Amino acid sequence: MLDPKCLRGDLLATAANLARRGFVLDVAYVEKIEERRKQLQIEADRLRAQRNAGAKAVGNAKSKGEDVAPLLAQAQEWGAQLAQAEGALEALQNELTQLQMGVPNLLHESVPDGRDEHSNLEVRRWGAPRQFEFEPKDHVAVGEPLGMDFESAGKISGARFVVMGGALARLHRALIQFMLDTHTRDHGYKEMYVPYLVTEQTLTGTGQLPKFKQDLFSIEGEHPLYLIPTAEVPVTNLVRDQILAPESLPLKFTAHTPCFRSEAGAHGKDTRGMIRQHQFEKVELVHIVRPDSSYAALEELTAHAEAILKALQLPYRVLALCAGDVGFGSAKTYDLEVWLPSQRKYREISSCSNCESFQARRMQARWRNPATGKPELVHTLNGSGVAIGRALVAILENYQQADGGVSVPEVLLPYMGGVTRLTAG
RNA sequence: GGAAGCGUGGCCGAGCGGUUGAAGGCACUAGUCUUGAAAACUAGCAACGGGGCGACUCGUUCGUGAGUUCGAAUCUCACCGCUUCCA
Repeated sequence: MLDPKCLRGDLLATAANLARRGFVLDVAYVEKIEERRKQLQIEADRLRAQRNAGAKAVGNAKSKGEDVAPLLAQAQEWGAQLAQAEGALEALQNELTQLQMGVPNLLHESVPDGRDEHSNLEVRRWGAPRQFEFEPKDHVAVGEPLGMDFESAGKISGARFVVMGGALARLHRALIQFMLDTHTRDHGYKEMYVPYLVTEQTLTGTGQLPKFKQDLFSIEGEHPLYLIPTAEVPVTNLVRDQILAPESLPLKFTAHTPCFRSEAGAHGKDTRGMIRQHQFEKVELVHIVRPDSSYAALEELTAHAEAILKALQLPYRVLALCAGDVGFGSAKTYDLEVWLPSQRKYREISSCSNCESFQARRMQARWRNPATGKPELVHTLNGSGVAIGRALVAILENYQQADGGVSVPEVLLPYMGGVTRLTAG
């Protein structure tokens, strides 16, 4: 959610920034509704002050033993007027809130122009794609003989799920362990275990609701709950409705969770294999920081995700997303893309975003600024550190051997119980 | 599954229909004292929204929502959370 002041004072500047994303802000409509809001609010406040004064007068008269009947009649009348004004204000406020909840974050000035992913800016590359002396297979062809089973998954749950067995399942788990250990041991993160089912309010705090309901799985019940699409949601909401002490910042959390996405609107995209699943694992990184250090934190967080790919010896590149490709709640995003030999392309494996105060405002997550003594909104950042399923895909493809086996990356060996190589059978 | 109790400011905790935004304490900030610090004493100290260039001013907020009332932290109902007891 934007600062409401952005929808008042410099409305044109706000609209111009949003236009870079391709978001059209109806300036005339906002001006009209804001003008009316102001009128109604002033009127309601005036009537309420009048009502309060009337009620107080009744109390005074009563304590003196005077006749209160005429005062009561007047107070009743004022109360009725107030109720009407409040009703009108509330209706308008709801309309305004609905509008505000649908407006994306303002972009940071360093975000490159562009309408879609074709305009993303490559910032750097690491590692050289391996030269194969044979035609590299894709991760499905490599994985299926090793225990990657889409047929069973289809029987149990339908499309976009996977079953894995044996050493392959272990490798998948090893990735989780390795990433959590690296981030907690080397990068100063606190490991968190969090719920996978969350409330509507929680998802509203991080910006998935109300606008992106179609991307979420929900469960029926007395109170509806949603399956998390990313650990960003429960972890970031840890600081909701909090006023944090300045010395407690920055907070750096990491969590491993499964993620659930309906992938509505992705029909026909990445239908083969594990690239795009309804359920996948991810190790997430979240920073809660002072506003003046959030861009330094974005670089730091991105470097932490990169460290995982470096340790796994997976070639990757870093992109600064262009204006049209930056997500709803983010002011600036770096994507990490890992090399997939079968596609001869880099594919997204991590997305690191600075949401500035966008989520903090929805969550009322604040810190007490010692300079002012006042509570101020924190900045929140999140990034995958990294996606487990896609890391597994990248390993199968990049570490495959001519005989169909896959060697285990060195840093994962401590987690593999003596398995150094995955082989069929 | 049944019964009782509790949710108040950054934290603890009083208040249980009328000038209470809310006693007291802790924490915090400033001052006095001190070479300095601590202690003691004195003072200040909630958040959010609106209006005004501004001094300032109006309003909202005592788990959440609805209701009763001229007026609700205080009464009623529902919901959420926590605690205790019984099966």
